[in-house]
Amino acid sequence: MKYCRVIFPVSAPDSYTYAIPDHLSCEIFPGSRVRAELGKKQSWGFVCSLTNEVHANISIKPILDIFPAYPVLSDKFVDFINWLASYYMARPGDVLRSVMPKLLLKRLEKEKWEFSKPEINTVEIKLNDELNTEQRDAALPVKESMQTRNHRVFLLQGVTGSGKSHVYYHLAKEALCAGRTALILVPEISLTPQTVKNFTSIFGEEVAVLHSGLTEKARALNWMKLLSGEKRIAVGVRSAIFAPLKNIGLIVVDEEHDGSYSQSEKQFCYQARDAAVMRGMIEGAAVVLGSATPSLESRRNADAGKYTLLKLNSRYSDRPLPKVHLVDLRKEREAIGNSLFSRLLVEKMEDRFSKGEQIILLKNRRGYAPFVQCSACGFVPMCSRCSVSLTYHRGVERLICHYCDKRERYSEKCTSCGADAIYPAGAGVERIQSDMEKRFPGIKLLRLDLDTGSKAGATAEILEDFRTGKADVLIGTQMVSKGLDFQRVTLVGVLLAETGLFLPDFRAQERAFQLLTQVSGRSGRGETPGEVVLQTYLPDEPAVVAAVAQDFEKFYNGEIKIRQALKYPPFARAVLIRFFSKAEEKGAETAKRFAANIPGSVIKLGPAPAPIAKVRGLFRHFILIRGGSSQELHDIVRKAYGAINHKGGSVKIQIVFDPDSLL
DNA sequence: AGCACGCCGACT
DNA sequence: GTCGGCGTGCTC
Repeated sequence: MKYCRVIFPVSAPDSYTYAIPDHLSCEIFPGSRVRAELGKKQSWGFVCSLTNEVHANISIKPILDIFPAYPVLSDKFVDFINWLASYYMARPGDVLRSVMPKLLLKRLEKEKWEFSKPEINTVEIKLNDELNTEQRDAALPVKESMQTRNHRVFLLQGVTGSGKSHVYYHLAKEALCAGRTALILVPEISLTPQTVKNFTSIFGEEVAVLHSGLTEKARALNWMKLLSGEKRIAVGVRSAIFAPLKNIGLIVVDEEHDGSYSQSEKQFCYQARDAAVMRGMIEGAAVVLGSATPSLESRRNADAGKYTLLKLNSRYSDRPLPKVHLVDLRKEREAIGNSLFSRLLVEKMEDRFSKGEQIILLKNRRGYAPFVQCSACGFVPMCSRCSVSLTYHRGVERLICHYCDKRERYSEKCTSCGADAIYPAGAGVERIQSDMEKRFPGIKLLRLDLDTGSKAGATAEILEDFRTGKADVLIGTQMVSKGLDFQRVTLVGVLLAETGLFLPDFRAQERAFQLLTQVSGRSGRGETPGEVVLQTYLPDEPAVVAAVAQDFEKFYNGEIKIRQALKYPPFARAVLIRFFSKAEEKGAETAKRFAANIPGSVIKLGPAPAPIAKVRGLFRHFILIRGGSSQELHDIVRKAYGAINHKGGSVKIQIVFDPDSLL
């Protein structure tokens, strides 16, 4: 008797074993779509493996039916789903529901729904530009890996403006010409419009763009077109790693260090960059991780010989990297009083205004003021559902919680003592904008942050307005630091370089360095060389020093020693276990019992209340475990989870392997 | 996710 | 006495 395991698109904790009836034995493979009884209900699911054995003590039901029509998943795609579920300890059904578009799942319920196999047309590839010597040298080993169908991972470490994207275009062309497909991951579509536009203009109808703004219908259609081979290139954000391409030759993860590749807010937590490496292995594809500021993990893997390091050291057309000036605000305070702008920054801004060149200002905080306070009694309004202060947003004249979006009226009257003494404290982007307006009347400003750019198309519109010169200055949060390529920007100002440096997270320095380096790279991408002004009270912080020197190696060599000494990634594997509960003690108690079942062979941080102890009325506790191998951590987590005999209920447990952030 | 089972409050 | 509230437990 033959059996198969079936994954159903429901949040059941496992896949289930069914007997394959004789008359279907030749038709059922991993990836087949089948119907069977689950509980009292008939459901359809996908076969994830075949087996000859079953555990004792369970009654086995038979497979009832098979759907030979599309969609049928490839065996490699099923391998990938199996790996995701097992590595990230997720429920297979949760993985399946993340992988397939919702509308498709819905339509598949109406069993008859079929998708006809389309005709494949050949599309003309319009790629005319040539790579420079350095780019060609970098592309060569990747092409070789594709030709020999030899899975390898490459770390393409190229300074900002070195033309990494051009390498991607040429590699994607190579993949297509070899009859294979290409999967391109980018951090955020709205912030990388140029890369996406170039892919579509070069490869036309071959490209499916996958992002969160798609309608469910478009998402389902794209998915089917990729599955059938009608489209052979997928360009998209994190979840595009699930694009059902077959015969993949190339996987690119652009800006591989970017935090948006990590999903840790849902039940199924994964890291798309790491998943890309595994998918490349399963598919026998070349994987290219690209960044000017690689994650310490990736760079360490390159140094250890696991990945191949490819470097691009010169900027496109030999343009120089911008010159970075450091301003020590401690010495500046006396001269500028309360101003947020140092003399050097003001001087350089005036110079750019007179020349008609553009400026980007970074202030990595939303709103006008991070908090407000009563000068009579000291009261600071907090969110009632989250343990954070409310941020003052002057545009909408509200106090807003950045964790749950709760909004309150703003007034100068203190709700605690009644005095008319509430004042905004600290500065966010809105404050920078309003101070700029006062300081430089008549200068045209644009602001890009979650508040101005979250509506559909709003980000693209702001960026387009800036590109076409409708403003002289673009003021923004980290949104202005990503992949933007504006030829006329010759000055970047960072108002407070140390923002984020003191978050209780071992990646704080790394993220600060990445942000400073990435935003600096927006300057001087055109013919005129660029400059950067970094303002800080802490000029000796390693991330700041290395960013001023524009020296990744310097930062890496310093930070990697600290990670090694403290046994943090990449010298250890980490898993974060988070506990959510309405009643604080219940979460604390569950976390404590969990921690008690973790052996002393690994390093344990916690259990402790999370740095932000309450969000949306739920208390958070966490344990961070570090150990030698992911296998070891899997075993430990599984045992501890089993030992506490956790019954859903009032405490939710979330397990995050290779967490990107501890917050 | 469904859909059961199960053990307490207001109805014919 | 029974209809039904949704807490918790299982699905091969």
